[in-house]
Amino acid sequence: MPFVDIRDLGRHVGQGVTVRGWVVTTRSSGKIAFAVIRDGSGYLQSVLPKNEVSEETWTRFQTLTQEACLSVTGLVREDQRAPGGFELTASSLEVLGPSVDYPITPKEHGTSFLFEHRHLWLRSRRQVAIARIRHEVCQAIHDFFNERGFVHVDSPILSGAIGEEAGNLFSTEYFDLGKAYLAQTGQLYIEAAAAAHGKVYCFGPTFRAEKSKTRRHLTEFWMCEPEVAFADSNENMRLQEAFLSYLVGRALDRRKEELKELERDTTPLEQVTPPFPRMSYSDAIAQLQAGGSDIQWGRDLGADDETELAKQQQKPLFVFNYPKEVKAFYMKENPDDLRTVLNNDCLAPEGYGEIIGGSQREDDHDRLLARILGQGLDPATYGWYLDLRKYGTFVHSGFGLGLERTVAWICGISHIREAIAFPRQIHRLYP
RNA sequence: UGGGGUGUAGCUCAACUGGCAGAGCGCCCGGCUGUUAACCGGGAGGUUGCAGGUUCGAAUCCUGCCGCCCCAGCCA
Repeated sequence: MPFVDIRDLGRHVGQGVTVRGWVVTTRSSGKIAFAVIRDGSGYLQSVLPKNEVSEETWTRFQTLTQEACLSVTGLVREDQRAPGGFELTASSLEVLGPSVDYPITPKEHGTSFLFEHRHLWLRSRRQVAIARIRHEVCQAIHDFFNERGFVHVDSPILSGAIGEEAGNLFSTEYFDLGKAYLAQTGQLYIEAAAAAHGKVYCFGPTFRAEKSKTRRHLTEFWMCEPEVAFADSNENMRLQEAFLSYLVGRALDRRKEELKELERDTTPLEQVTPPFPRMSYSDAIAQLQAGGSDIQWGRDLGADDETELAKQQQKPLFVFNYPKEVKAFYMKENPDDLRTVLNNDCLAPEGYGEIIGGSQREDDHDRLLARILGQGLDPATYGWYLDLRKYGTFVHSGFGLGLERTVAWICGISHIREAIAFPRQIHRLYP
């Protein structure tokens, strides 16, 4: 009998086939038994009538347990009563890998227990759906930039220099050269690549040793960072809204089944089209103050403030030109208001908050050096970065998109730890 | 690092004012020919997070420690 993927069973109605997969659940009565099987391509109900099979096969079917790996041979039938419309009437089966006392039962479990069994939890319907949507978003990221002439450049994960601020860095010994740090961002490197290719992006894991314990933080997360030569802050925001709209559109277009499995209300996602609303930081402060907040100009926006601003919007919201003091040294000063920099955050709706941070970069050597010194950083470490401003400096902008935050938002899940296969958090390194 | 919560069977949770430690799921045995987290009957399964204290008696009250969850800060 030919081996067939469950997703292709519709083409084999009336034929004998063999399906290999894992047992999801079993049900049986005295003379008929059912097993739901998954093989990664889909889910299949397999039926075994006692009087149509050998005693041995019947006995073996009765002893199937959750997540046992098996191969079932039988006849493909169309049947309204089967989930998916097709089922397999089994004539024989073989247990390829038994499964005894599978920990994750069909009833509810706590998050602690589930993450302790993350390696098994990945098999459940909901987790499969999330992983497929993440996969779609990753593919869409590459497609979006490729279609627009960007070059994908990988930034280093180990670095002697540092990205933004020390203190949040994971470090390791690096031979005779002292400490190396795990990348917090690929941005500085990708700025160098932008001078080579014009439009570039990197997409990879980044690491922050922040002792954060919120639904929006991981110590290891994936970030996509484009960098565009000759783009100013406004063009940067236009790229961001086109990019996010594309990613959301792809998920809506190609992952309907998965979004349905997650019971995601897609109405808010369908509204994610350019242009997105824009609000300056100063206007945001004024609006928050008018709403009763005691926030002062100069302070960074807190989670509550962001939620307050974003909930008035259907679409993602840009907040731009933050105070220089609360932002990184590489952001370009706003020539119209030297208290601020030419940056923006992009806040996702529905309470998901910041998923993008971007800015126009400081392209003047002396101003950049002053900012580095002003923040108490060691200019020697940034020698190569300063070189970019000495040899053909250019207006350029870029941003960083947090993949897990984006996936969590699209999926409508409450915590980003489910948006990555093996989340790394302050208290979790297993599995 | 702060604030709040929680810890009882493999899992999810009950247990009144301090008075015999229980249910559902999962597992084992039996029944049922169309089940959809199947159903029905029976059974096994406990150092109540750890250490100490109060009490005739502690899952319950007190002290300390540990784990986890949520929120905040930091950020993507």
